Amino acid sequence: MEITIDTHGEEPAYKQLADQLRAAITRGDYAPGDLLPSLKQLSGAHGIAIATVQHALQVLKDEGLIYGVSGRGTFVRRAARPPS
Amino acid sequence: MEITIDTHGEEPAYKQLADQLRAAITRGDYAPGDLLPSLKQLSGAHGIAIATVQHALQVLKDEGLIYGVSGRGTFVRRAARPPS
DNA sequence: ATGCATTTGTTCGTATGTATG
DNA sequence: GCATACATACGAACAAATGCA
Repeated sequence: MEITIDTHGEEPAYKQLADQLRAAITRGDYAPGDLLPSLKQLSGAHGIAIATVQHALQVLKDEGLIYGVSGRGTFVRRAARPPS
Repeated sequence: MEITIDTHGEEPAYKQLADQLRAAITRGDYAPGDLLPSLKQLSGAHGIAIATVQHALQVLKDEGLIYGVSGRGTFVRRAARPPS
């Protein structure tokens, strides 16, 4: 599935990205332990600033879905999809 | 009481500001419903960037201590000091 | 009511520090 | 040492909401 950011939409870009990344993780597009695209990749791929990407990722970090590791990247938590 | 930010300290500026504002609110320096100093005031008063002030305020918003209103300012929540 | 000033919200660009490999 | 990547910080800009004249 694809992540698309509508810069002219009503929802802020960071929220769109956070929502879509959350959906992708929940769907299993990114499995627990998986490495997410880098800030630079997300930034370049969707035409939004690194700070905005970081804002989106910060939301998911606060939710406990992902975590960042300096020098390595951003990963999906093992507890991202607790057994329903 | 005074808020002082040590730019050369080990703790990041946004965390220092968040901690000290949280303490001030908990202490009652800012009562529930009170208006906090504006971003510009906090920025100028402590010699830190507006973005850094917002980062600090975002922490307290996430904690549910304060909330912002466009065009008016940032307020202390009524539930800021739930009865222990 | 129209406009202006203030303030928050959001976004972008950039730079530096730190940690990893 | 070097490349990659996150964390922090600064500066700047525009939009939207609010209040007031």
